[in-house]
Amino acid sequence: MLGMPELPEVEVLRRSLEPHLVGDRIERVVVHSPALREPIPAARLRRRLTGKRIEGLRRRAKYLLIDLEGGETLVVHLGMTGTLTLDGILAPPEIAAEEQTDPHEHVTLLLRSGRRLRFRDPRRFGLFFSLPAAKIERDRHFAHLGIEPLGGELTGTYLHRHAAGRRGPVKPFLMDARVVVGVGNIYSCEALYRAGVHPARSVARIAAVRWEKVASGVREVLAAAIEVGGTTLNDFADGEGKSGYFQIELEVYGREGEPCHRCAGAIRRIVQSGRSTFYCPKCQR
DNA sequence: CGTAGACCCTGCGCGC
DNA sequence: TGCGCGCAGGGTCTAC
Repeated sequence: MLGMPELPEVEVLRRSLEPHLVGDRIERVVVHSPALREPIPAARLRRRLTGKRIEGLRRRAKYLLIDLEGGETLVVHLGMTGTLTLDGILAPPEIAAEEQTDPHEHVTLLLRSGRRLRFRDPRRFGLFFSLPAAKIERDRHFAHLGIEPLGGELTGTYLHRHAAGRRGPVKPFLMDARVVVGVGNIYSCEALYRAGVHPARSVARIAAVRWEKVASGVREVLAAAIEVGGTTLNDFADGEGKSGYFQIELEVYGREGEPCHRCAGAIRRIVQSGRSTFYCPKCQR
C-alpha cells in the first residue's frame, strides 16, 4: 500500500466536497461504531450538529474542518485509512448499496438534500469530533501545530531558524508538526530527494542555501501532488467516492533497490524513528 | 527541554 | 492452497 491521506489528499478532498456541502443541512447524525483512536462523542455530535447548516470547509494540517451554523466545527482526521464520501448522486453504486452494513463505517450524516456523508476508517487511526470554532486554536490537537507548508511562510530561513539548537536528522525534523505541518513520511522523502539532501544529515549541518532547497522541495512536491489530485492510495477515496486517481511520480518512496531516475544508482531504504526512509545515496548528501 | 519509543488498529503481502 | 506473521504509519502520550 503506497501512501495514505496526507495533506494533498485532504486538500483535494476539501476542494471536492465544499461545493456540494455548503448550504446543505445536517438532518441526522448516526454513529454506528464510536471506536476510533479517540471514541467518537456521539451524544455531543447529535446535540451540536443536528439541524445545522454547513457554512464552509477549511483545512488545518491534515484535519478537515467543517464549519457549521451556530459556531460549531466538525473536525475530521482520516488517519491512515479513513475516507469521507458523499453518496446519493455522487457515490459509486457498490458503496451506495452497502448502506450501513459496512462494518467499518463509523458515522453517517444524513443531509437535507437526501445525500449522506459517510465516514469509514478500517484501521481506526482517524478522528471525528466537534468543538466550537473559537476553541480550535487552544484545543490539544491544534495548539502545538507549526506553520502550513503552502501558506507562504515556509522558507529556508524559517527552517534554518527552527533548526538552531537542535541536533537530530533532517527527515524526522521535517515531519515534526511543531515546525511545519502536513509533511508525512512519503512527502518528506520526496522533498529531500528534490533538495538533494541526505535524510540522515543532521539539521545542525545544513547551510542556508540548502535549507532553501529543502523548503522549496517541500512546497513543490506538495503543490504538485495537490495539482494532480493527491497521490493514489488503495484505501483513499476522494469526496466523490472515486478511489484514488492520478498519481505524481514518486522518485524514491517505495522504490528500494530500483534505479534512481537521475543517476540510475540503487535507491536505498533505512529506518528512522521507526519509519522507512527512501533516498538516493548518490544524489542526496 | 528535546528526543526516542510505545501505542492505537487491521488489511495485505509475503514466505513457508 | 492456506495460513500466520510482520509491516504500514499520524499523532499523542510517556519515558529518559
